[in-house]
Amino acid sequence: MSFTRKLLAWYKRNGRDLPWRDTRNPYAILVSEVMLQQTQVSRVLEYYPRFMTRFPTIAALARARPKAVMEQWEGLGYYARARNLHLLAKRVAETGNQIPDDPEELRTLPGIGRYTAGAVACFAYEKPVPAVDTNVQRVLTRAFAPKDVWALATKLTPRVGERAWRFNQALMELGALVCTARKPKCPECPVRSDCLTGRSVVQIRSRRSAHPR
DNA sequence: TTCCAGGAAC
DNA sequence: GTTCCTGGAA
Repeated sequence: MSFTRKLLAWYKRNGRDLPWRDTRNPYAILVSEVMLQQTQVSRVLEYYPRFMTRFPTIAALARARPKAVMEQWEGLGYYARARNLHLLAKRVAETGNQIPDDPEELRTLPGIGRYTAGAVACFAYEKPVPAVDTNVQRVLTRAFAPKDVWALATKLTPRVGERAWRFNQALMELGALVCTARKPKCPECPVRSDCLTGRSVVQIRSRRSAHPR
């Protein structure tokens, strides 16, 4: 079985039910992706529903006062994200409230970098484009040690949008739940047999001393 | 108590 | 390459 098939089979059983995985609303996806930048899922779950209730549409966000937006963001950190999101909403509101579906266009918007552009294009519009965040970067680097992670991700991304959506979600989920930064759970990894790191005989556990204390 | 994880802007 | 923030791991 291929890497992708194993990954998708694993995701089907182990993927978490998250509010932004139930929707293709571009605004909802956008808000979740910006919140998820540098921020754990558990943390975002405390803010995302409230934010969406307070600002249900991009037009509502565009109309809001900066103070009201910052209040909703209070405690999430990296406040430039909130300022950029608000700015983005105002800019999009001027052009008919349409969030672009093209990664190149998305990247011209404030606070949208390479990753978030790919994520919105794929998760909202089911475009077959890669979305390499730190999780995906780590998974692909450990598995295949590529020279260029984005190039590899482009090759691996399924051509059918709906499948690309699941592939990208699954790669990130694997990075979040199994191929973690500190202690990867290789024994429970669905793609261990395809992975350079997972296949290596000696598993590097820790670089700490063998005799703490 | 320190250290680390995590995208975009500069 | 550094800065921006916070929670949680070590």
